[in-house]
Amino acid sequence: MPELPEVEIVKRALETAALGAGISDVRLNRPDLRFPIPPDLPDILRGQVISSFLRRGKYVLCFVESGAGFVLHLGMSGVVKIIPAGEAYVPRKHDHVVFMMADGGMIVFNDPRRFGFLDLVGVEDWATYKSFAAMGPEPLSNDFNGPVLAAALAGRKAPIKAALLDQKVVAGVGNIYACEALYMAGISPQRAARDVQGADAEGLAVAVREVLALAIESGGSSLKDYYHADGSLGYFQHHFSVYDRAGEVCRGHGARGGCGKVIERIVQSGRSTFCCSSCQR
DNA sequence: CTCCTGTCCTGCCGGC
DNA sequence: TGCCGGCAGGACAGGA
Repeated sequence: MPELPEVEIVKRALETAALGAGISDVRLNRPDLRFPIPPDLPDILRGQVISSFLRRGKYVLCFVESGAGFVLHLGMSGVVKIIPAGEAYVPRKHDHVVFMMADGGMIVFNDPRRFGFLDLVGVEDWATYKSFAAMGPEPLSNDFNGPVLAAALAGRKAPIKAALLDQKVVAGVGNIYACEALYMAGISPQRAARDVQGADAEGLAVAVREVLALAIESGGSSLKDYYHADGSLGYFQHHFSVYDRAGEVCRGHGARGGCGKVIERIVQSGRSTFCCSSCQR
């Protein structure tokens, strides 16, 4: 369930560990992920030096000095493990792609559920790649604010929760942070998206930014099988206000105290939504 | 266009 | 104890 914050943490860890590093080889142990990995990916990256990393929505991009590069999506169970030079590599089940670095280190992509994928994309044309062509604004950039969000929601009859999950509305928000942001903003997940306008849209935009920024600050978060891209084991059990807290007490957020009622779980378009029907209207 | 549902995949967990 | 069904969910295809 890596969403924007987790992907940002992975990107930062990769930057620290591998920016300027040489790729000596790429092993495709299992190329049939969500989409097949291009068979010529190892040939294109072999011998190249990594010149930049980028995050867009829930995707990490990596470019090399030739101008080639690749995009990585972690799906819902994808993990990047960085193994420093000199440290032993203990292969794990689902280590689908292994980057052999020139200094002897390794970068491993492990993804049990194989919802993730890697694809080739160049530094000059990544923005027109199919995943990004219609992608909405980066929530933590200046391109995202109340009026921008309001415009994206205008005319949409679908519930606001569903709209937030639409990557064309805003990039990088998944099920967890959609629930959290709506709670923080005090907006019911069941309201029609088109009715979230003006001050409501402003408040929701602020909440989206805040919930994502807080999660990045605390090192990314996820419920299960996520471990830090720097190789350290363990996952970051974030302190969620509503997500996965069905039946527990509403304890509020920040200045807004909890109402003492019980957090509910409802299902919207086949996905769990967690909310407080008293605090969210 | 928007909306909604089904699909992919594996590991985990609850129930019997 | 072991099996089995249900669930988790991001992105996308396809139908309404």
